[in-house]
Amino acid sequence: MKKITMQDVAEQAGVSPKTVSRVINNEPRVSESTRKKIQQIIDELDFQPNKSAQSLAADRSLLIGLLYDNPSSAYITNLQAGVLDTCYQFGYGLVIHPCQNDTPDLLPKLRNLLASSRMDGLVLTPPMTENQELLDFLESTDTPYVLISPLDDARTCPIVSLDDVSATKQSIQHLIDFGHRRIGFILGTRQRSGSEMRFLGYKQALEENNVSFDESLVVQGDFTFDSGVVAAQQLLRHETPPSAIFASNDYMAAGVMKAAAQLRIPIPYELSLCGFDDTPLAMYMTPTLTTVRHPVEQLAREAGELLIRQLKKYLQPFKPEELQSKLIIRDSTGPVNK
Amino acid sequence: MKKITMQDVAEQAGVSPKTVSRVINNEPRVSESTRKKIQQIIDELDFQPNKSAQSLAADRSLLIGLLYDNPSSAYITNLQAGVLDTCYQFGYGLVIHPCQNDTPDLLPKLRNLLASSRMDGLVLTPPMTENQELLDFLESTDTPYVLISPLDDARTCPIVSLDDVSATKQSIQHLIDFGHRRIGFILGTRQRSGSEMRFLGYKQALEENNVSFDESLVVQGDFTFDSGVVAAQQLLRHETPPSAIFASNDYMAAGVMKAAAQLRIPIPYELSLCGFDDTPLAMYMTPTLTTVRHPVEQLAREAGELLIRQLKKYLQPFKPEELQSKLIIRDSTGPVNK
DNA sequence: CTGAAAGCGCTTACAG
DNA sequence: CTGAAAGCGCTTACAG
Repeated sequence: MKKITMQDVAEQAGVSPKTVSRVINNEPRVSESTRKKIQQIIDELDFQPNKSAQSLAADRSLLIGLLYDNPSSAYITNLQAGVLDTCYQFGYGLVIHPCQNDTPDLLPKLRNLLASSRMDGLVLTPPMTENQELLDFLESTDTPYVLISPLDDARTCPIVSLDDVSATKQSIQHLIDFGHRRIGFILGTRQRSGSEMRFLGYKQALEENNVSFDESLVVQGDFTFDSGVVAAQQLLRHETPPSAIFASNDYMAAGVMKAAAQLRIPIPYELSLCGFDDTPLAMYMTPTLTTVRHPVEQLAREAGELLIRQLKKYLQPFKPEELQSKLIIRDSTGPVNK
Repeated sequence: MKKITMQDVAEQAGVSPKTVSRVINNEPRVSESTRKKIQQIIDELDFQPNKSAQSLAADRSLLIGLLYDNPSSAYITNLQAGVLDTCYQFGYGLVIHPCQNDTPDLLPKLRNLLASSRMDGLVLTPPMTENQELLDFLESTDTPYVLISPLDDARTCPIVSLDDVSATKQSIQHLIDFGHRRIGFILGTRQRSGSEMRFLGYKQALEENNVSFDESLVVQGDFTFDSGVVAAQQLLRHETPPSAIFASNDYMAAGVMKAAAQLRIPIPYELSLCGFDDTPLAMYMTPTLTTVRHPVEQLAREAGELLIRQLKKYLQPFKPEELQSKLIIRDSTGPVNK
């Protein structure tokens, strides 16, 4: 099975290779009739342009990179699925790069990766989105990038993010509707847009419902299970303990469950609990966890699209999707126990 | 910052590009002195060969593919980490390909991917390892592949797998040591090497301890949470219910926890429970789950190495690692309650 | 052990 | 709207 080249297509179509190239790259200035004819032959022959040759000639790798440093593998696989989807669509390849944001060799390693893979652009996820040194480096090398859920938008680069504020407000409203007035809040790692937005949503929901904000019901966590346990212990030993707890992610919510079990506080009867992220965990815990599901895959798809649009020349117009987080009500929340 | 090419290195070294190429590809027939000199200049200039040019000229993509169809994202990210590790080491790129083994368009999609990415080889995971049509296709296109944990080794291709038999025996022994004699067993999906090996380990452990095998204590599951719930309900309503249950993975073990909670059977006091895989879940459940941790990352690293060794010509000798599964004892197992 | 020549399959920059 | 020529940065196949 001999490989089919652009040359073959050109010969069959009776045109020059350059014209075939124009069709493949969706360039303008080709007559509709020749475009059709060439496209038909491409389809017939099932011709696939050789990526290596394209890359070499055009000095573009046709590769984009995805950087992440995240303990949640469910989040990562969703992210990958979304970006991959866009990559397939536009004929790009994906280079995944798990890394650790806080190690000194992040930059050298990335420099290396960039030098060898020559990625045309990068998708960055928190906390790399806040790594100024990294961003400066990318800008110094003219590597386009897009940020997913960055803390602020000081950089003039494309950004995609989710509205955690209103998603959290929905959760808190759900609790308030059940009669809860003392609602504990476990913060995630500060300086992460998710943490800040979730906290804001909490405060706004309280305010809109004329529930007074009590600072002693807010405890710092760091998105880990263990921090959830500790935070919950603190909240549940409060002299006037909350009747409900909102944990800023599912792992911390799982920690709350553990702490509640240790203190023999049954969920949801004596304590309602909300998580965030809808990790697989949420379904598998007993009781199942009320949480918020994020459209991570679509978010990643959009991030990929935003990036690739910067890289390609001739493209169709863009149709952004509606990204909506969703409150998933399960067994861990219920009416307040007066 | 102008890009450094092989030509630059050759000029500085006073040799031909071909000789530089020899050094880069670790080819024999280069004098030690010139090799050293060239290597030094490569390091000084921080020269990285252009992958696209290498691929185009040598007609190899320097890419390997990883195919998986697995609900456990923790497993997937471990897999990726391992294969990536090998890829970095040998200068290969990784193309990840999540797919669904049971859809009819798996093959067309793969054919497409193979045509466009031109991967030099593939790493396959269950259940694709049993997809004869897929394997036949790969062989017909002369695409080298390696299988991770296949059911049988009928194909003459490299294989890596783990010893689930003895890992399971350890778990069951652990239960027996606690005094359990009636031990329920929840099977995973049949025709998966993991399921079969775990069941074998169970039977062997019973036999070695002179515990009689009771078929009514073996229930079919399919590795999902829900199947775990159903299986546990069946086991726990047995007229002489087991005092311990071994679930063939953590998800099903989580299902057992749910069923036990519904029936108000406290774990581990009235029921001991063992899972398998050590997913994050195991740590986050209440009580925490006794389970078996697999060295998935090393396994994947080795699979990658086995594959790349088929592809490259000039390599150092191989040093296989010791792959050992480990019983992790947590809170879900305890002495039998007489 | 080393090198000169040709070529991989595309795209660029230009010309018409 | 279309094409001829040159070149991207390597490796192959050969020669010495």
